[in-house]
Amino acid sequence: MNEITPHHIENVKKVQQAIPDYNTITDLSDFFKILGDSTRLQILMALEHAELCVSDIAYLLNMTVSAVSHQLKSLKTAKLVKLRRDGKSIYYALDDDHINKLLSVSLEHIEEK
Amino acid sequence: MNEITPHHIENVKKVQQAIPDYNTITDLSDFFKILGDSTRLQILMALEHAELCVSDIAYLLNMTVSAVSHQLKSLKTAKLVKLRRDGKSIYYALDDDHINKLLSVSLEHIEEK
DNA sequence: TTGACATTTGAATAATTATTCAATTATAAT
DNA sequence: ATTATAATTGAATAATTATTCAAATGTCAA
Repeated sequence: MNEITPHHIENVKKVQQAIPDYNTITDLSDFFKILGDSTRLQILMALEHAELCVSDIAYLLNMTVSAVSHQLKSLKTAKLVKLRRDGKSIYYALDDDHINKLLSVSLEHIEEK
Repeated sequence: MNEITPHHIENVKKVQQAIPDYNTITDLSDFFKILGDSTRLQILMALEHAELCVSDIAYLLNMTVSAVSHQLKSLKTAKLVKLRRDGKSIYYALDDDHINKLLSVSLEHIEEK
């Protein structure tokens, strides 16, 4: 790492105390990382409209059941989806209310550009 | 790809026509991908509070100027930051108003968990 | 209890991407 | 013109991650 000298100490100090701590930013970027994949985002948007089993999602996205299952696991770990088993099938649904709001705010952002 | 048969055709059809088209979802996931990196997110949050030059950001994040510059380029391409040159320095600022709103909605999401 | 079905799992591969390093461009001062 | 400073660039490396493939788990029906 080359030695770095800031040119506007006042601004740096001001910003340093204004931004969230590193752990918060990390949590937030981890959250965006989850949304930053088209497969996972498609799954989330699908689940906004109906509870679906894994085979339905795989069919919808034209992907293997395995690939979908792996992504569902990420979404589960991130607490964005929940599941229930009924017989042989496992049904997934959104596990979060504000995710809807976030997705619509974000869509607006994209569309306004 | 193993042959996949959906189990709830009605749900699949309902969802198919309800979700945004693939290009829209791709644009949105590209957008989240940009936010899904702690370095870039730190830069954006810093720029919410002050215009900063590259050296300031590098100092703030304790990173090389080069690494920061590369990330600034991504943010520029994504139209999230703008820049102006003044003398030898280049100053970066947010190039988007709703990004603030999005970041605060998202922070709420994280904090409410 | 055997077989079929639905899904998960883990390891391997393929693809993507953040950071480093060295070289280059742009600006200003001497 | 030369030197110093500020930042960008491109190629290489390192690290992360999505998907595939084969095998395993759990459930139900015959």
